[in-house]
Amino acid sequence: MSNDPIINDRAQSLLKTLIERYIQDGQPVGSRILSRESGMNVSPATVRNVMADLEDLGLVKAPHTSAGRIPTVRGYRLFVDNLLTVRPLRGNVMERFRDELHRLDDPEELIDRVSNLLSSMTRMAGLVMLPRAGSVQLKHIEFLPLSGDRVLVILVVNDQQVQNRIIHTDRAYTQSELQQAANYLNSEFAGRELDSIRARVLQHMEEIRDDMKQIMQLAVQLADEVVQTSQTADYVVHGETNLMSYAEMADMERLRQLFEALKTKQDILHILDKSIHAEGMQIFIGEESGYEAFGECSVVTSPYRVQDEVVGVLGVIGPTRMAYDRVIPVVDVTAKLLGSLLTSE
Amino acid sequence: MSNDPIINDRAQSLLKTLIERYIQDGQPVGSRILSRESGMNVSPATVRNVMADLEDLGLVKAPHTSAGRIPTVRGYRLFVDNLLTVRPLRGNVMERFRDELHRLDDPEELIDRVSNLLSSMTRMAGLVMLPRAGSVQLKHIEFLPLSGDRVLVILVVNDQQVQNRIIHTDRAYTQSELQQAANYLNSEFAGRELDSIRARVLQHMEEIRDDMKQIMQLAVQLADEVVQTSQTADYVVHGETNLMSYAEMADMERLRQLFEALKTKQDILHILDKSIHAEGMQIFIGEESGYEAFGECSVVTSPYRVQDEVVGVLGVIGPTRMAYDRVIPVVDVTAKLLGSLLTSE
DNA sequence: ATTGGCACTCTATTCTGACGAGTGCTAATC
DNA sequence: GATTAGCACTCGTCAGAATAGAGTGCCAAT
Repeated sequence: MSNDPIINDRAQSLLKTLIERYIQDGQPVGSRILSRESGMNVSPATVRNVMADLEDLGLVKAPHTSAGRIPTVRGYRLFVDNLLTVRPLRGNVMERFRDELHRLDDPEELIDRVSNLLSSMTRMAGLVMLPRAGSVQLKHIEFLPLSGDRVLVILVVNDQQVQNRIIHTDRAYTQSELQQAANYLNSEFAGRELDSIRARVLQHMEEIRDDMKQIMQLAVQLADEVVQTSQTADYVVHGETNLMSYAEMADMERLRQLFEALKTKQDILHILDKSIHAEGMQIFIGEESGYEAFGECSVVTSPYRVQDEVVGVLGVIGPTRMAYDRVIPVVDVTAKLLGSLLTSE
Repeated sequence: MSNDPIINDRAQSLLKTLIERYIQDGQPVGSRILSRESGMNVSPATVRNVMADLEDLGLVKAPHTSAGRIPTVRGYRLFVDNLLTVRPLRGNVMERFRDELHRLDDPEELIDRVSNLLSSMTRMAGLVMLPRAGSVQLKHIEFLPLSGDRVLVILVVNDQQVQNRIIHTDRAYTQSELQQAANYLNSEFAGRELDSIRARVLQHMEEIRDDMKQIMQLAVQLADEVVQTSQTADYVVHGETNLMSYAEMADMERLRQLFEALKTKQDILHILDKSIHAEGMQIFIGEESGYEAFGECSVVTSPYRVQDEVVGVLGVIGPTRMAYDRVIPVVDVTAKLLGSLLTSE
């Protein structure tokens, strides 16, 4: 996909120090500083020549005639792909969190904490997609008559998730009628996939007692919904407000769009979704994500695995000018941590 | 509580037009404009004299020597308490929403929509506290054995709320053991309050079969938790991002604190809580709420009732300089709407 | 008690010039 | 041929000065 421009070692090295420097203090970097900082005996004039080349290649740009250079999106791209040296985390940092998070019973709570962890370690916003269930197996079903023609259906799936919904029937069913229907479904189908149950019930509809038909149909319909919902991706965000502290986010309209997106979830999910099928970490820099609203933002993601199978994605969102060398290992290690915590349950 | 300063009709009228004008366009209001706008034949010089009085009383202030006046918190207070003429909504506006929201089965969904409604009608952030249940009645209980020593407990309370939790037992219980326990609880206690069940089970503990004792204890413990959670207040916000469009919110640090508070919920809940026991609408202007972070914000709330009993609060939060005459009726009518929708279910 | 008039204050805007940072280009150098 | 020094030039920023406009406070007249 990328036609990496071919640039020599010196240019690469200069680009690297330029971006590192820019990430550090957010100011355009001039030739003098670069010549001094780079540690490779070159005069500012030479640096200027190199910079002109890099600018032609679209890797850096000058905000105005007599300012230093700042990286472009393409520059960042080249940087993270080829030039970056990540700083590994100190080994025991994650161990501490592992111990702390280990005791949690509730997976939702775990997700929540991990999102918090991401946000606090990076001082940006942490995103954790809920793990999707590979299959939806019926554990148990229960019908409870409510007042009038309403019936509460409780579905236990995958050993611990409980789903429930109210359905409206044509007539009021008695407790024992509903009990029969539930017994039938439980004895026939417990432990099987909702999808296959659906097919089977519909297929053998004629064998079902007339007065139960409607309740069965509604149950199937509910099962559909449950499969639907459990396949609908969702995520948890924390630390959005961290983003407000960055100077890059000063534009209110932009900021608003970003927060809107984080709340609406749709666009962000789309980005996370791109990452779920990727093997490893993904980094979306600036408009690469394809959304105008995230112009000044980058997203760093990593899929996480339960028993070697990818079940979700997590990551952070922050300003394009972020310390990639620190953020990348954090996201990486956190994904492994979450995976292992979910597996051990 | 308030020692309303005594000011004559003319001063009141001038204060009223001043605040109306300031709310309209956010600029300090000068004597000339006021003299023209007020419609009461007075010269700018007279107005200036009155303004000086009002300033002494702490009702208005001048941002600097030669600017017009803007209202202080006390000024707003006097305004909303005594001077405000609300604009009633056009009658059919709410009827439309009532029809639209009427079909919703799920009370959570309803709350969500109402919060959205508040936010979109006022272009500020809408808050709806979840209705608290007056009592928690057991409808049905169910135990499901999971792998190992874990048991899934499902509690249906108040006719349609389903709560569930995993408990850890000393040993693995069989399906039929659990069934017996559930049968016992259901036949004895369905329809009764969790609180009284708790007491009764503990009281008659010796009558319970030995091998069931632990499961009963855990069930009681869970019931405690459920009562606990159902008493823990919570709310739904929508349209937070609307707040970003106001010039008053330009200060990032303030904005950040505000968003933090909306997400953390604690402080906002505290404010809403003050309002739940009040008879009617409450308005917190600026620092009146007692929180520094909401300095430039006002909160307008109204309790809502189900069958004449207050079960929750809703409202909006926005800049102090808001169109109270429009916001107040919206909040008022929405509270009535939500109440009637919840009652009719 | 109200009003007109006037001096005064403060803000916002515009313009200016000086300064510094940094570039691009060219000619000299290695 | 690559590198470098030198120099003219551009642009942004800052401080200061000038100006206009809005609005006040106060005093004297009504």
